[in-house]
Parts: sequence; C-alpha cells; structure tokens
Amino acid sequence: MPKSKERCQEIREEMRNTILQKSLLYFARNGFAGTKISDLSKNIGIGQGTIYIYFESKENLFQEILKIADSNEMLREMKLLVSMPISAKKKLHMLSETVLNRLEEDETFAAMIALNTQMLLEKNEAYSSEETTYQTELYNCTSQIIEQGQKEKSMVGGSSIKLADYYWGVVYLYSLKRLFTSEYEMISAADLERTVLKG
Amino acid sequence: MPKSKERCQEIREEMRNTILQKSLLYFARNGFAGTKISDLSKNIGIGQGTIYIYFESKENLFQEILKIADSNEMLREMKLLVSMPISAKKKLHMLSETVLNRLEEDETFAAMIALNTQMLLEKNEAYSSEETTYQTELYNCTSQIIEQGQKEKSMVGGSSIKLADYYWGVVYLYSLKRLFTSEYEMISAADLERTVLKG
Amino acid sequence: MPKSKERCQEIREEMRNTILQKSLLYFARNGFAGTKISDLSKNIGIGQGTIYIYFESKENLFQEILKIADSNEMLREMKLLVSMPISAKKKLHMLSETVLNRLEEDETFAAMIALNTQMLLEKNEAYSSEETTYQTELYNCTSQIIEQGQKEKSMVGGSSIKLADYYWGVVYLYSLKRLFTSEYEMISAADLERTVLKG
Amino acid sequence: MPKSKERCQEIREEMRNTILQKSLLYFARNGFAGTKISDLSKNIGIGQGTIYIYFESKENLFQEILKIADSNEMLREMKLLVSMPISAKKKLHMLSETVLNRLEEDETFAAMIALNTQMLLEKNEAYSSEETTYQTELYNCTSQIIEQGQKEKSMVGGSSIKLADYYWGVVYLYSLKRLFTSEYEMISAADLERTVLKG
DNA sequence: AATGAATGAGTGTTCATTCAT
DNA sequence: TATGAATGAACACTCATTCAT
Repeated sequence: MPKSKERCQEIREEMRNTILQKSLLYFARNGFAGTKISDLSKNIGIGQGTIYIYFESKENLFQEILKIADSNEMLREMKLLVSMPISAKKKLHMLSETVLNRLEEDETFAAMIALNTQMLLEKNEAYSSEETTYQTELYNCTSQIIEQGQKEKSMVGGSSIKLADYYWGVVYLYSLKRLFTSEYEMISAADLERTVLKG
Repeated sequence: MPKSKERCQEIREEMRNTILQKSLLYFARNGFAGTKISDLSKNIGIGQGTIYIYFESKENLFQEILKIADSNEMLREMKLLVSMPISAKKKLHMLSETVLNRLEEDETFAAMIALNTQMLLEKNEAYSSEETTYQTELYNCTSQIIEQGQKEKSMVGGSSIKLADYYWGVVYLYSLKRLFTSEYEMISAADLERTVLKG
Repeated sequence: MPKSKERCQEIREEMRNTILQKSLLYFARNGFAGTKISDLSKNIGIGQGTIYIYFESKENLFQEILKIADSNEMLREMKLLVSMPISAKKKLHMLSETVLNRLEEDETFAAMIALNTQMLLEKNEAYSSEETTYQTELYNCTSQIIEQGQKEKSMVGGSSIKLADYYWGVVYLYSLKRLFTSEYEMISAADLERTVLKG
Repeated sequence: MPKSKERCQEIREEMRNTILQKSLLYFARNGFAGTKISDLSKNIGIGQGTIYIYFESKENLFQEILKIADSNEMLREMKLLVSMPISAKKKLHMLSETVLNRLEEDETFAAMIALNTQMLLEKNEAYSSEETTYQTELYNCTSQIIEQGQKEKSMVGGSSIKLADYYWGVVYLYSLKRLFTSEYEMISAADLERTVLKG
C-alpha cells in the first residue's frame, strides 16, 4: 500500500491542523491557565489522549499555536505594500481595509492577532521570547509607512514605532471584541487610520 | 479595653483592603485562572489561610475586587465635566489628561480599568452581569461629550456610543501596557483624542 | 467494538461498586470526619482522583453509601416472615438466627446496620432525613411480630415499638463489636431474643 | 495577698473543669475527628486560645477527658454492692436502677459511658490502652454478680464475662440514645435486667 | 489570663498526563 | 490511531496551634 502510507500521513496532518486551529480560538478566548485539556478536547470533538499523540504537552501545544500565529502570511503582503509606489496614506488605507476585513471574516485571524499581541505584551515565561520576529517585522513595516507619511505630511509626528504600536494596539482591541462580543460593532477603516493620520 | 475593640475593627478593615488592593493587581496581571492562592498570598506577604478569614473563596475575592473596580470615583468627576460650560474639545482634553496621568501614576487605576473592561468584554459567568452600571454610565457621559463635539463640528460623525467605546478601548489598551510592560511608552493625550477628534 | 461499549459500562459499574463497598466499611469504622480520602483511596487500592470520577464529593460518596445501606434486601425477607402462619416466638427466632448469621459472615452487613442505626440516632444534617423509610419499616415489621407475641403471651408487655427499637439496638451493638473488635464474642440468638421474650 | 494566690488557683481549676465537662459532652456527641476546636470553644463560650492554656493539644484534652470518664465513682459503689449479703437478682436490680437513673438525670454520665465503651470497642491509637482498668474492673464486678446469680439459678448460663459485656453494651446503647435523641424512650430496669436474667 | 487573627501543615478536589484497550 | 478511565502532583480550602495584644 504505497498510497495508504502517504494518505495516512495526510490524515495525521489534517488532524494536527484541526487541533491547532480549534485550540487557537480556545486559547485566545480562555487564556492558557483558563484552558482545560478536557474542555478543549470536548470542544474539538476528540478524546483527551488524542491531543497527546500530536503534541507533547499543553505547554507544547500552546507554543505551536503561537508559532503559527506568529508566521502568518500577512507579513509578506505588508512587505509588498511597503515597496509599492503609492502614497503612505493610500498604503495605510489598503492595510486597514485588509486587516479589518479579515478580522470580520476570519475569527482565526482575530485569535492570531490576540495571542500575538498578548505574547508581546506579557513577554513572560509562558511565551518563548525568540518567536516575536514576525510581530516586530510587522511593526517595522508599519513604522516605515508611517515615516513615509510623516515626510508626506499626511501623518502625525512623533516616534513612528510608538505610532505603529498604537495602530496595531487598536487592531488588537477589535480582535478582542471580535472574539468575545457576540454583537460587536466593528470599527471603520477611517476610525483606525485616525490613530496616525493628521486631520 | 474600649479602644481595643474599635482599633481591632480598624485593623481588620485595613487587612481586608490590603488584600483587595494587592489582589486587584495580581488578578489583573494573571487573570482569574492564572492566579494561585499560594502565589497571591506570598505576593501580599500573608499566610494562605488569612485570605479565607476575609473572603469566602477565591471566586468571592475576585467578585469583591470587581465590585471595587466598578465603583471608583472617576464617574463623579465625569458627570461634573459633562455639565461644565466649555467646549467638548476642551472637555475631552481634560478627561484625556486626567485619565492618562492617573494611568501613569497609579497602577491600581490601570488594574481597575483593565478588569472592568475585561468584565464588559467577556460578559460571562465569571463576572456578575449586574455590576456594570458604572462602566455603562462612564460610556454614556463620554458619548454625551462626543455628541456635543459633533454639534460643535470638532468631532467625527457616527454613533457616539461606538466612538466612546473606541476611546475607552484605547484607554484599556494602555492600561494593559502599564500593567504588563516594564518600559512602555505611554500614549499622549493628543493621540488618545484623535480617536474621536476631527483633524 | 460492540462488545467494548457495554463491557466498558460494566467495568464502570464494577468500580463504582468496589468503591461503595470498601468505603462502606471504612466510613462505618472511622466515621465521616475520621475518614480521609487519601487513606480511603489507599485502602481501596486506587488513586485519589478515581473516587471523584464516580462521586462528586466525599459528602456525596457518603450519601450514596447511606442509600445502599438503607435499601438492603433484609426488609423483603422481614415482610415475608411477618406474614407466615407461625408463632411469633418462632418468627423471632428465625429472624435472630438470620441476622446473627449474616452479622458473623458478612462484615458489610454489619457496616450497613451500623451506619443505618447511627443515621437514625443522630438524625442530623449529615444524614438525609428522608432516607430512613427502610429502617422505619424494619422496625414496624418487628413490632408487628412483637405484638403477635404479646397476644400469644410469649413476649413481654409494653410499647412494641420501644421493644423493637431495643431489639435492633442490640443488633447494632454487636455490629459495632463485629466491626471494631478482632476477637469479639458474638451474642447467641437466645441472648438476643431475651430482649423481648418472657422467661 | 496570700488569699489571692489560692483563689487564683481555684479559678484556674474551675475553668479547667468547665472545659473538661463541656468537652466531654461535645466529644461524646461528635467524636474526636468530628470536633473542631473553633466549634468546641464557641460551645463552651471561651476563646480558642484559652483551651491551649489548660491543655497542650486537642489530643491531650481528649486524653484528659478519657481519664476522668475512666475514674468515676461508680466503681466504688459497685464493689460495695458486690460484697453486700443480698441475692444477685437484687444486686442486679439495684445496679440497673442506679445506672438508668443517673443516665436519665446526668447527661455527663451518659457521655462518660459512651466514650468509655467506645474506647474499649475501638482500642486503637486514639485511646491510651492502659487506661481501661476501671472499665475492666466494672466488668469484673458485674460478672461476679452474674456468677452469683448463676449459682442462685436466677440468671442465664454461659460466660459471665460475655454476659457482663452484653449488660453494659445495652447501657452504652441507651447512653447513645440519651446523647443523640431529643425525645428518646428510656429502657426500663426490667428490660435491662432481662439481658442476664432467667425468665 | 483570655482573646481571636494569623499561620501553614494537612485535607478535599482538580486536571495534565498516561496507558490499557 | 483514538479513547477515556486512572493517576498523582498541584491547587483550593480547613483547622489545630501560636502569639501579639
């Protein structure tokens, strides 16, 4: 059975991804300490033991979640955006529209943002300190756009890093709303852009 | 011992407040599930049993913390501010300066904001649903200022409640930074005001 | 696995019964407050956590034990005995022989009698007050036999309920001896019968 | 103040006795494990700490209680009774009347009997094994009376020790009723005597 | 001497992890 | 491979004992 072998591998991969995806949401909503393996596995619809076939421990599962949350495709788009020959204001608008749209459509995306920002915020034992390159790069890209905007006089002055942090902080805020509030009112792109835009 | 009796009561009240204050910070930083009574009591500098002299359970202690977080004096100031005969822009500025100052100076204030907003955000069993009057009123006051500002053409249009929610969301964001980040960069009042101010 | 499903249920039932049976003896010997879950589980030969898979709490386990102690099969035999067309003296003798034999052979029976009588004696919060029907009925049956014996002039006069209570009190007494004393001297049926029998 | 010194001693002795007496009842009703120092002291009407001025520990207090329960004056009367030149039946009747009367009138006496018999019954670490001389002697005296009765053909045959044990077992039984049941029906002397008396 | 708040060892209960099926 | 019952270390909570007043 040559086909069975690879099919098996495929099934394994699928299960692993299911666990990761569902756990991402669960951890984002309940936190690490607030998540019980028994509840989580019930929520996923598998036995408790199954999780331990794919992950060494609760800790390890959480780390793997942070890794995928940390390596999503947004960064690539960002780099593309930065290098585009358009105004910073336009770049910011495209970014904001994209981010808010994904936030609305994809709960998983909201969970990724939430976990990622918490990781940055808390910076403690629970989170591996090395794995924040992505977020840092995202901030760097954003601050590049902001610096461009400052030159173009369309954006407010001050530390571009601080402003990028503010911008993504607000995104984090509405990720939380997306995750926790059933009937939340999403912010508009214009609202989000006002964090850095001059009147 | 006529003095002893009332002095005793006083000491009891003091201990209760110490526990509440220290626990407020601890819970705000670690969450309910992430807080161990053993760690908490070590952090406060008392024995584990002492907590149970003043509070029925970990759950009960948390509820009491939410109660005090929900009843701080900010609201009174807000109502005064709303009724003052000055422009909405000025009101907003005074509010922002006050809030950001207290955030900087008083970690307990940051913890109150954090717990309060989380309570609003999560709105689940863990938090008593009745105790959110204060926050709601705070939002109402803010939205009144925003409505005034909209009439005065100094503030952006749209649902004033949604904008008030945005404004306080950003305050929550920087409460988290205050609580978790050792070397955080506080937002400026101008930054905060931009959430609702027209250019 | 069609067999596995029901076999699993079977095994669960078995474990529950093992815990109940062993706990019955342990509680009867050490009392509720004197029984530590850690000791009990060691005595049963299982982990502490296992008890909590089958029972909500120590309290709940104790209640379940009282329930089974309260619903043993003795009562059915008693009713049969009462309705038999023989002399009260003979009935009493058959009852006494049966009871003393079981006491000797079956430690669990002794524990049931002990817990049941204590429940009746203490009649406090620890014991659910509703669950004493069995004991009461047992007393009723016995007092019926005594009343028959009083008519037949073979038994002493006075309140038949009080005499039944005396009779079962002595049974309780020797249940305690059976439970606590390693080299006890069991009472004879004649001794037991003398509680109610005329010379 | 020579008087003050001894008066002080007197007061100390009084307090010690109050604690002993009240604790005797409390322990008899709730058992060793079921008795909390906090509840006990509340029941006595003193502070928790006061108990530790008079007794080293809960364990020690319990031992002291057993000592007084073990050394009451009943034994002296018994010895007198044994040596009296009257029939065994009469002796038994006098004993039964005395015992049942005291049981009725004096709850402390019931508690003594209860604790003493439990000590004999359980014979475990909790009870000092040496201190059972009194009870043993009481049994010896009783069995002497029974042996006299057997010679006089007024009492049933068999091991006199076993019968004495039966007799006092029933006394224990009604001590428990006295302690636990609010509206108990006390046994009559005749009922009690039937344990050993021939018809 | 008497108190009762404070303590921490000890007890009840939970939950991450293992393992027989 | 998947399961969930079993486990025991870890956590919430209690209570005998101490000690400042």
